Amino acid sequence: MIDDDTLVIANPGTGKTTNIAEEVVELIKNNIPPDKILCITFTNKAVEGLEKKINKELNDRNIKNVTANDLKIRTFHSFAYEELNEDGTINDIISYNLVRYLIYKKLSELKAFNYSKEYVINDIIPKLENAIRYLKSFGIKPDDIKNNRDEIEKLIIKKHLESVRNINREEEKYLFSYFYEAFNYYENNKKYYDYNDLLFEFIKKKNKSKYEYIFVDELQDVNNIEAEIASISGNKKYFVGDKKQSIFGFQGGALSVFKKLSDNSKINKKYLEKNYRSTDSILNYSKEFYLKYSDDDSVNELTEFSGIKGIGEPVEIIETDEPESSIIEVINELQKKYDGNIGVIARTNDQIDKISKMLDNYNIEYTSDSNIHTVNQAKKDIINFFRGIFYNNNDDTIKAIFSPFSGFTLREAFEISEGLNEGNSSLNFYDTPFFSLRKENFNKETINKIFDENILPIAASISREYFLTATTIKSSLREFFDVESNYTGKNFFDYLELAYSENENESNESKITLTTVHKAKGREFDSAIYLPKKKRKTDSYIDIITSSIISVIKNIDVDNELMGEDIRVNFVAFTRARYNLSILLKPRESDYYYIPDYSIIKKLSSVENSIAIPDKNKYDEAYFLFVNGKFKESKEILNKKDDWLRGLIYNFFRDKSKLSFSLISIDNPYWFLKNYILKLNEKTDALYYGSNAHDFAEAIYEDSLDLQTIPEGYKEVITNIKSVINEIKTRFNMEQIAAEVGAAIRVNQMFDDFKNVDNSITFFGKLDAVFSDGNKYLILDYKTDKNENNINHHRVQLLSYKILYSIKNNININKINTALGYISIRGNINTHKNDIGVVYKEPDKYSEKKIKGIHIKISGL
DNA sequence: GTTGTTAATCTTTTT
DNA sequence: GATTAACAAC
Repeated sequence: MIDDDTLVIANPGTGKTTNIAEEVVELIKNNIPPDKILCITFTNKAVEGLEKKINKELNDRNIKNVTANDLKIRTFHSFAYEELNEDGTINDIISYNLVRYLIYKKLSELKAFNYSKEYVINDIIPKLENAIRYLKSFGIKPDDIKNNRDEIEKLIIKKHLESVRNINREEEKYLFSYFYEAFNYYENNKKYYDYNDLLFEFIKKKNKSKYEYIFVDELQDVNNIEAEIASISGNKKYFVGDKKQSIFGFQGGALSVFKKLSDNSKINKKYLEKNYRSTDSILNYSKEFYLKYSDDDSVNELTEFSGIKGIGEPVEIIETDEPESSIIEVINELQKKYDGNIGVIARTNDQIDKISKMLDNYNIEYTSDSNIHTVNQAKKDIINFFRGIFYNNNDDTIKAIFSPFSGFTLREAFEISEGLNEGNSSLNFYDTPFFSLRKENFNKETINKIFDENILPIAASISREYFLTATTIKSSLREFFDVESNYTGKNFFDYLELAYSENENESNESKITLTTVHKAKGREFDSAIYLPKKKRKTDSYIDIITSSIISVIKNIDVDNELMGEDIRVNFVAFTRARYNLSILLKPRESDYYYIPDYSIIKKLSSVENSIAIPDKNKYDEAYFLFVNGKFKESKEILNKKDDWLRGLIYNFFRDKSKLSFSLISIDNPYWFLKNYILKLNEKTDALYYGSNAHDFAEAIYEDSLDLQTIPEGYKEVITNIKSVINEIKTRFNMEQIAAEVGAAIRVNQMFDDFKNVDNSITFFGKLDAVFSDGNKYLILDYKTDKNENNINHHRVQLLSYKILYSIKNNININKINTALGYISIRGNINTHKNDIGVVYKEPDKYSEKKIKGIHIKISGL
């Protein structure tokens, strides 16, 4: 029985849960009342697991009057929540959808970013949300940042100079202040507690229950606040953990708590070394790998890291150029030899996504721990559908009728969209159910009704995940309407765009499981196939802000604490395997993973290797286009590679003999199909901004610019255009002789090697401005890029214009120079600047190589 | 050391 | 489209 505080240092597969269960039952056997015992883990799944183990142990030891139900077995959060709920301190917890929404709302109000809205929503906001969550896990509040502002800023700039290249110092400073604003706004405007508040509120609470015994599992993931909760909630403490398995550092679960306890000599240490899970080959491999790369020199528990299953087969390092697509072959080989279950363990959800498509394609049954793809698809469909109902314009209508909820078949949808694109107003589909929804008013009730009557029934017919996503989105909207009592359409769609909902997984296990390392924790498989992925450096411009804040306020070096995490991630992945471990990687990575004596390197031959991943985008498109309620029929169409769609593509190219630079620079077929053939292209703000600016430039030349009619936000661009023009005039002593000149030449004239290109194909270009002094010429192309990063790409375009102008006007090409006129350099982060830049670099050999490459593609078409 | 260029790649997630 | 590693060039 436990007498002292104990720390159990346990290797993977050594029966941590069983150990806790045994100790708990031992207490009960010694007549400790069950309600004096508290067990804490991290996930609900782990709670369930521990309950099962304890019940089994009670049963084995013939204890009849107690079940796991009589004990307090909780997650940190559910424990805190129950205690706070009891005295009414708390009743609702904020969802992270709302967190993201509030951050986004503030930042868009501040116009903090010059990025596209899509990028802000998908990449920036989630990172900022993580950053806030991370800071809060250290107990940091906006005021702490405010009070240490100067010192933090100094540190940020220091770190910025060391590692950040994509934004400048000024932008970094602005970002820091935007970040503070967003954090502060979030804290002041959320109506509920978030998960971090929950833990801090618990600490503040006066009459806490105190248990005689407390058990804490996965100690290596416990952060400071959780450690404090454990310490005030129990007298005798029993901690179990393994620092080699600490892979949740990004949540604040740094190793410091574990280290502090293991250094504390007053705490009794126990070691669980004997592994019941894996063969010795796998164990030795994992051990040697860890010792080789980790700079952790106090891993005594690894000295006796042996198992009971015998030596087994060596770990297979399988080299292949396409790990995700080679998975089929590896699975086939494994299944020929062994009967057990297989865990495919990846590093990212994206890898899982690819693999699942691969398995789908080969009709191999599996369960997946990630359904991000379906979730995103469903979300997109729902947004498109609502936009089409509430925004009465062609672009939104077209996207909506292609969504599965509109009830139109693909063919119908295409015909309607063609009609709309041609501006045909006498169309006969306006009395269909979809269009009748437009009569409804935009409000909470209508939205719920549309969910119930139009979206959910069809979602249910598509798939379980799809349906679950739709219901999750519907219920998460409740919170939105609650907080935004004066909601608008824009608010509503912003919220939807930011919504994220991963669903609970199906519990039925098939023989093959797809999972990420993080989700695989605590699980085991007879055979594991691991697909590692190198971690990218994390000192991005957002990370240096969080690490500087923590460093100044808490004096903790986070970078240091997170060091070696990727070694631990690998270690966790390896130790999931019972009998076979295969590591599937690109040849250049195999040196890193090869451990002599315990592993062998295998190469997949290129022939067997050549199975292609079903084109992700093609699949997306098929899904997007064909799933509209008539699922079966749609699927058949897809399999047959529908003739009319083919015909459409054929006709597009047959008619398209006039090519423009932007048209031929496309190298993504899906994008091409969507935007150019089906004309479902998104018109982004940046596109409008750029084309308006070009119109103004033309008007300036023609002296027809009406300053009265210039929309908000274009004043600076116009000044900038004039400055660019002036710079060129003075520098070269030239006058502008043309603006927006459109011209076409036959592609076969462009280069000598193009003589054999079909002579009906022409290249069409529109030159923004041409200057001349009567002898020499200068072609200027205006750019509204936010920075000058894309010079080389633009130089390719300028070369094509140069050739075009030379041929068209019969001017020696050596007399023509080119320039890029950047008329709106604003950077990625809004610093309220809008600068100009003129680049006089002529196209070079690289430009020529590129442009020829593009044209070779065309002749292929 | 800084800046430029080009190709490769695009975290992890619980409550 | 954005970012970064890795190498090249000043």
